[in-house]
Amino acid sequence: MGLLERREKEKDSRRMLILKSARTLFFAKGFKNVTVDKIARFSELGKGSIYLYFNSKEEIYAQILLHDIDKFHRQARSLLNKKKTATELLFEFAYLYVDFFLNDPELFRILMAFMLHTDQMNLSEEQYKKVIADMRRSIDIINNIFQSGIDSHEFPSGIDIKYKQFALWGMLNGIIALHIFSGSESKRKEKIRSTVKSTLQVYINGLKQG
Amino acid sequence: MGLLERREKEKDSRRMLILKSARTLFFAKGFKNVTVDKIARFSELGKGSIYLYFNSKEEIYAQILLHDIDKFHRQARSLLNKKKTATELLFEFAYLYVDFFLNDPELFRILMAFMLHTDQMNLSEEQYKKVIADMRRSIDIINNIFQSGIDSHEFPSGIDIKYKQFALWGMLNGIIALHIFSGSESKRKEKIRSTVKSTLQVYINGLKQG
DNA sequence: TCGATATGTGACTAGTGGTCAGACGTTTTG
DNA sequence: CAAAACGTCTGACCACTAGTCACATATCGA
Repeated sequence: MGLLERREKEKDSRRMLILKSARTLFFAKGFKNVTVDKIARFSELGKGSIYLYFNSKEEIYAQILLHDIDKFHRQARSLLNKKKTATELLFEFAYLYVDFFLNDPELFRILMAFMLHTDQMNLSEEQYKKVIADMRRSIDIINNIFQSGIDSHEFPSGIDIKYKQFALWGMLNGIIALHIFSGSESKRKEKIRSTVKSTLQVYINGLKQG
Repeated sequence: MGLLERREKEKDSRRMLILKSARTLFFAKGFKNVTVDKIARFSELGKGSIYLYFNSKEEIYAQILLHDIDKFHRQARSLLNKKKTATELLFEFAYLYVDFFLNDPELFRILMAFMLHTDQMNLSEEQYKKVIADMRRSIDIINNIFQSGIDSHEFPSGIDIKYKQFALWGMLNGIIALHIFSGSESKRKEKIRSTVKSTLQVYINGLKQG
């Protein structure tokens, strides 16, 4: 059935077109200041058509997050191939993460909106679970790094990896939020790197102590 | 002029009444699901009256945050009077902070909404600065604790307090967000305490190492 | 060619934040 | 005491927007 297949592909490319338009608009003006009608016009579609591909404005927002988490995950995975110490890998992961999610603050806003407002965002249970699963998958990379550090006796074997990975992830999110809050746009990237470096260094020193 | 004074007081008590109503509703249903009209009805006022005391729905939201930050600050200040080591004080501050802002997740949502959406929240410059200043004031308590730790040689003198206090605050926020995201309502409080304990312990160990 | 199916549309509905002309009550003034 | 001035309150009203749906158009199989 080549036809159905082509249809699927076309449908998918429409979806991607809408997502791309929405992304541009959201990142330029923020969620509240973008109307579904604007997304439609920008995609050269009627408003009704948007709702053929998505069930709500919020769903579009969430889908952007899903798409980007996937992109991040691929980049983060590739870190593991590098021949580096676990400490170095943790730093690289941390830098990658903060750069990725701070690169455009709106992306981080979506992540936070999702984390904090899950119950109020009209998403299907399915979609909700998918975001969680995808996010977990990326956080698990921290887990892998920790484990390799233990295997190589870089970290003491007693540490409770499961907790530590989430704590570290939380730390990174907190630092990003902090810099969006207080940092001026221009110097943000350098400043956050130095905060991450200093914080992570202290944390890892503490970890190594056991 | 006893009359003007009484008027001022009455006006202020109306403001507080509205804030209290709004708080109840926001905390029960979340920002998006509460209408200004509902706040008005709950306060036994007409909708127009709300706008005599506040300029926008968002301003009400922000004022709740301001009110609670103040409450937190008073509690946190009183910690400093205790005769404890800096390490102990850091733990107490951290517990107080996460308990306070997680006690009702909506409060943390307001904080985050404010941190992340400042540009999109129609607040006056004045109000915005007030929130920053008030928040800073509370974070400075961490600074005081660090300083006392250095003075008592509990921490090495070389550490860069300014950075560390913000990093620590960011960490706490990240951990709260993490638990709102993934924790089930019931066990949240115990779980977050143990995460905070473990994370902070590691961090402080690292700090002490210099 | 014709019917069926998939895709697209924008006028319309329902609901919301915010405004404002006028009502009402209280104080001041002549 | 009358009435003007002031402060407070109000809900009908406006502007805007997420989401719907009856209808239009395009594509395809028979």
